[in-house]
Amino acid sequence: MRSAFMSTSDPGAHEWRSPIRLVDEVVKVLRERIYSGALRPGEVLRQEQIAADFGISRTPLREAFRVLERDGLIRNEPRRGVRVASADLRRLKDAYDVREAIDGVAARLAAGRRDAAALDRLAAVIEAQRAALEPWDPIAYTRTNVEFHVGIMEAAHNEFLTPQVPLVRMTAQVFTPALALSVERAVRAVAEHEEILAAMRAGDAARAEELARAHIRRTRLSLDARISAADGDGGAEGKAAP
Amino acid sequence: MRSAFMSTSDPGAHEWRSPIRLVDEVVKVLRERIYSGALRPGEVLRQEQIAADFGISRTPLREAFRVLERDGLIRNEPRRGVRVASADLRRLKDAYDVREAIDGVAARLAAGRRDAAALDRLAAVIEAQRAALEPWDPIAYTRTNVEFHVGIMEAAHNEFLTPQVPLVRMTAQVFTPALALSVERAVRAVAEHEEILAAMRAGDAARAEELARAHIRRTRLSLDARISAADGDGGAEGKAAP
DNA sequence: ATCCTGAATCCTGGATACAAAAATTACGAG
DNA sequence: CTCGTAATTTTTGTATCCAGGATTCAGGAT
Repeated sequence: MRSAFMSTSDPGAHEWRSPIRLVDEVVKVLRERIYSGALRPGEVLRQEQIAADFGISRTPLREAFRVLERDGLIRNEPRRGVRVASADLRRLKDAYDVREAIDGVAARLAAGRRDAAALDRLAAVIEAQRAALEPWDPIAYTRTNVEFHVGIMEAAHNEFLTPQVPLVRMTAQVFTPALALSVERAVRAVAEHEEILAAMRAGDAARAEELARAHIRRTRLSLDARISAADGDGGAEGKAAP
Repeated sequence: MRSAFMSTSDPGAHEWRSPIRLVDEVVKVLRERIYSGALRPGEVLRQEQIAADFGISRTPLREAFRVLERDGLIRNEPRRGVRVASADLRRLKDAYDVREAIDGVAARLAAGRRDAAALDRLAAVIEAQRAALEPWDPIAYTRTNVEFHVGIMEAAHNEFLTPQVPLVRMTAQVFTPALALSVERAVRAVAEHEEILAAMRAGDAARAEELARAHIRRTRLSLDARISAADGDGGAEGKAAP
């Protein structure tokens, strides 16, 4: 990291450029900030301010905005600027509908690939996840949950699947923690994860796909229940988990 | 200087007020040029030259490049520039694997929505497609085929599905015409389209999904057959249809 | 003729300054 | 308090400029 980049102020530091593109770095950092809730849904992102924070010019930042825009992580209102995408009920349902398909095909392909190393890593993730259940640790659970689902997509080794990771992370890291995260559901979810992994290990592609789809479907149902339970409080204004 | 965008030179037209962002226009035009084959796979896109062609500066063009890059339509080689993505065998299989899931969920959701107007439009598309069969017109067939599949995605009314349109158009408009387009397959495909539409009309979501998936699967099989038949001629170098 | 090497040139990635247009805010009159 | 206008921001796009990696090409050396 040649330029100061992460530090909020580094005046006069004209070091030489990094070997990689700034766009990619900026996209990465902004994505994480959105996932983590550091940038909250609806928050306005001002070019000058963010560029100054990162110690870069507006040129690569604006390119980063276009990428995030296409990710669906930010929304651009023409001539008014960019703000972090917020999640209403409709958006939430839409996201889970697509995720059911995405996670399904990922599991199917991963089962077909039989990438032993990747599957071993998934087993380790489940182990860590189980540990997050006993003294209930929602933060650790959410982190490992994301790792599991992203891990499946990586195990699928499909270059048209990786661009979907932002969708998966948005739902698994922002939507789900805020709305559908209960110990009961988590316990059930880990069991489902194990079934999915078992199917992938066995190379049973069809079963892996159906289990993965059912898993997302059940997460969504749990979310639906939460929403109707908390009915009237303004609905699903996407707030990140603390 | 709000130049007239599409014309390669239009001096004196300095009263052009663009209500929308140039990025979006540029992305749209470049996408079409890639789909149509006007920009051929592997072709290098030079910033200065394209900006000059469009009569715009490099700034919005570079933003457009980032969007197309995330679409998977162009590839960026650091410090070397961008070139139109070309399709090898691996990429092709990957694309169809994901499309099976995408088209499946689109059909399922469209069946659930029961958007009569959209379904009527699909019926009209099938009609036009049937007309393209009798005196066999590959160009018209490909066009209507794209319209059908994109139409289903629009009928699904899911905002996480629309970003997948570039993938669908890439396969349906570039890969398939070049590799899997035969009259026999087209006749069969139109029949399958009708079955899918019927299932959506009946609101049978599960059946619509399965039919749509089977349809993509069969298209892919036809493609596999073509590839192995033409084995040794260099494989699947993505050439657009004439 | 072919291969290697170093210089000239091209091009990307990034920074900066500037202008136009729209949106937001401030402010003052009624 | 409300309305309308002016001042200020902010986005969007243009025009330049620069550093340094990538390409090309000329001129030997083999």
